[in-house]
Amino acid sequence: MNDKIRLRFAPSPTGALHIGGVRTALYNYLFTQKMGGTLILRIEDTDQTRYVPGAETYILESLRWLGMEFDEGPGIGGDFGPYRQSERKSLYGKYAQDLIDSGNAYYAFDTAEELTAMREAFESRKETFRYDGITRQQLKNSLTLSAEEVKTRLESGDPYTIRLKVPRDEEVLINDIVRGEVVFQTNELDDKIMLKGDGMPTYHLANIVDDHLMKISHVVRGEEWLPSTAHHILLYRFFGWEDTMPQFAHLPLILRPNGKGKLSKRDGDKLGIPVFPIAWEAEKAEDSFKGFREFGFMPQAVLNFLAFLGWNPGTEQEIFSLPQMAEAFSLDRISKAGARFDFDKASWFNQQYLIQTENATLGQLLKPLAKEKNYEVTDEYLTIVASMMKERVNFLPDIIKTGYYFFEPVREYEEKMIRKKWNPDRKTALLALNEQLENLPDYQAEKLEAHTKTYLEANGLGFGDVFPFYRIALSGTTKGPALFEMMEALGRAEVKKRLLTAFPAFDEVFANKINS
RNA sequence: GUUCCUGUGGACAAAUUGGUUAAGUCGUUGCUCUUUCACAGCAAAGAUUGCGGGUUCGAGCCCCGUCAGGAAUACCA
Repeated sequence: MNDKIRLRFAPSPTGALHIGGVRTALYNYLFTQKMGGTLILRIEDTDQTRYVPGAETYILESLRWLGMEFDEGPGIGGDFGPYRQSERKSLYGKYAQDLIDSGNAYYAFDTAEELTAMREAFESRKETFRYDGITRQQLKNSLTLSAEEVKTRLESGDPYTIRLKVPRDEEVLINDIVRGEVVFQTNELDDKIMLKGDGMPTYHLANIVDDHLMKISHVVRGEEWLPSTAHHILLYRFFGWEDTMPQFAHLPLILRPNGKGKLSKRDGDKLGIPVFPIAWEAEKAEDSFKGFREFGFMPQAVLNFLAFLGWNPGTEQEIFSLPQMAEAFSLDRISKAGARFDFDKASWFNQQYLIQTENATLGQLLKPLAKEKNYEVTDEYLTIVASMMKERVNFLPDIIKTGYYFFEPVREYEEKMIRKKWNPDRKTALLALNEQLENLPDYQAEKLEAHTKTYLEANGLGFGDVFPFYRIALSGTTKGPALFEMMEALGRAEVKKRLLTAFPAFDEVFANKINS
């Protein structure tokens, strides 16, 4: 155990956890596993206006489904709690005050309305308003107002924020593990709010204070945070925490499957693909959606797929168990460029996992799905069906969907082949063959095949004269598992029943063909 | 607009850190196997490494410029 390595995943409970967030969690997880460090879950709920009930539960359930375990966090415990920022509210004021006392922050009394008006005015001149080292000299804050006025305003309970006093004419160097050196000029930085009017800290303050207090060693987060990292470094400097400042690694974005821009919920709706780990139940139906889980993805496959969106091990191995992945993982092999979300590749990963999984295990996973359909079958039967179907589908539920004929009568016969090849005269031979097969002592695939072969030879028939019709009669389609294995699975009684219902239907198709 | 980030076949990407003919995977197409489909195996097509200069015996990699895309620019995270 390496107690120097402490990482945190810090989602905000403002809605469902996006797949990009899942990947961030995964990289944090993999790195701590690799290093033998500690993984912390911290809930960043400092904005009560955006708080969404159920979001935290959703995050927890997603992470649990995916199999990523945390060492510290809400509901888990740890020596650095509480792990919800709303429960740490009383902590942050002191640090904001420290910033004021050291001259690195100031009180600002400008109202939100005034600032919006200011922004609009700048906008109309095609300029962008920024609360910074220049504009703050014209605004209502403790730098421009007299000491007495500030005092009376504070004492009378005037609403205020505390803003970071970004110094002029300096450079801030970020040494990012994935980006290398990135330099920002402080003159380009705005005076970010540290403490909001409601007394809550902003992300920037809370994040730095908590990362320091929780002894975080590495911050692995999305690229969207890179621009504000300069502010964060300034904060570490002002607090005198530079020695223990964490190392940063900013992850590339996950891009939408086609077109430009980052992957969004809309892409999921439009393309009918999952963009979230698990389903989200909203009050309004149109706000609800399915996740990878409901699509039938296996959690390990999702993780494997996600891991390769922006990282690769440098070897040709692509299928990794979670421990193997952790072993192979390293932050400096994370790529800089955004990675496009490719559903085909995700499906491929899932199929690989499906094929790799034991049939009996798949049988167990199929059980609830079969129950949903009221299929009364044994575990053994589900295992057999799984063994026959798993190479032919991408997702577990498809075994039941496309292989429905293992559980209920054929719904529809594929007419094309019947029209092309069916001949009512063929019936006699087919039924005769089936009768012989039915009377075989062992109704078992190899025996069935061997007997069929001799029968066909004796009667001058080929496999092609028999195969498609049996197949369609049993499953409705010419695609699917090996015929004799299907027969064995269904059993002699069911096979006979299906032939007897199918052949008259074939005749009908044939009659229509003649008439038209 | 400004700041920052990023550009290698359709997608993900590798390239021993400046060294010869730019890996591999997904996808596409074909073949083999299986008288089906899928899996598997084999093969093919697909790239002037965004573009233009420069340095060098030699550039995907270093330098300059340029273009494109993205992110940030909230009392959101």
